[in-house]
Amino acid sequence: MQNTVFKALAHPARRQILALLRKGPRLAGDLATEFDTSWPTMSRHLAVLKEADLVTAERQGNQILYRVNTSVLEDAATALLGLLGRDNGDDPLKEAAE
Amino acid sequence: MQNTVFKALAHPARRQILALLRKGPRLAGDLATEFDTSWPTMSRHLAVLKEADLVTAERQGNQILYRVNTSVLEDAATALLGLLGRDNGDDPLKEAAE
DNA sequence: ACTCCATTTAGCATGATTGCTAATTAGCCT
DNA sequence: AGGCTAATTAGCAATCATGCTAAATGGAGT
Repeated sequence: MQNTVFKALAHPARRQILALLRKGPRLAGDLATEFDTSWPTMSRHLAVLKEADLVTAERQGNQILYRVNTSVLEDAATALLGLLGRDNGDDPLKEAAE
Repeated sequence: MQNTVFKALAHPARRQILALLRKGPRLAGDLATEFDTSWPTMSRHLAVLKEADLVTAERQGNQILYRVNTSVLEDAATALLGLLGRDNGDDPLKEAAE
């Protein structure tokens, strides 16, 4: 859903997580150490991002590897561009199949 | 501030307002009738958008004309694209001078 | 000044979000 | 099984967001 995506993007920590993930997949714990919030807090941010399908999680034995889901991020960017009147051939804010 | 922008975009009604405004400036009251929220609620959404500098308001005698501030919306879209690794020569999430 | 219209601000109730600590689950290893 | 590490879920307090109704403001016209 478009809305969960924008809501997920509304928190600076979550945008920062995506910025880190942009450079490559990362383990959850690895991310946690980069921010000075508590681990559970990081875990929740990741859950929100996952819920919005902005990231995917993959178990690697003991730990969990997160990576960006670029296509969803792309859709969000496209929606914003649509709001600009820049024509991309699509109705702005239209729900895309998921 | 980048953050206010994304927070403003987090509400569907506000994105919808921008979608309407994309097609041209509109009077506040005109917008209010398009949505079935109360007028004060619409007014608040507009205030949030204005606070984020996503729209500008201009008095026209009795009424108030709103229009999109495309450059801010553009910056937001660019920030998202930056998160994608699409290189646009800028650091993602960097604060732009305002 | 008074009235009317357009819009905003105040104030309040409700619900969502954030972020913490403590407790739990999941997998690996001996 | 027991113990270790990694990560999540539960539960709670505090803050923020939403949306309403009622009251206030701003401008125009009489």
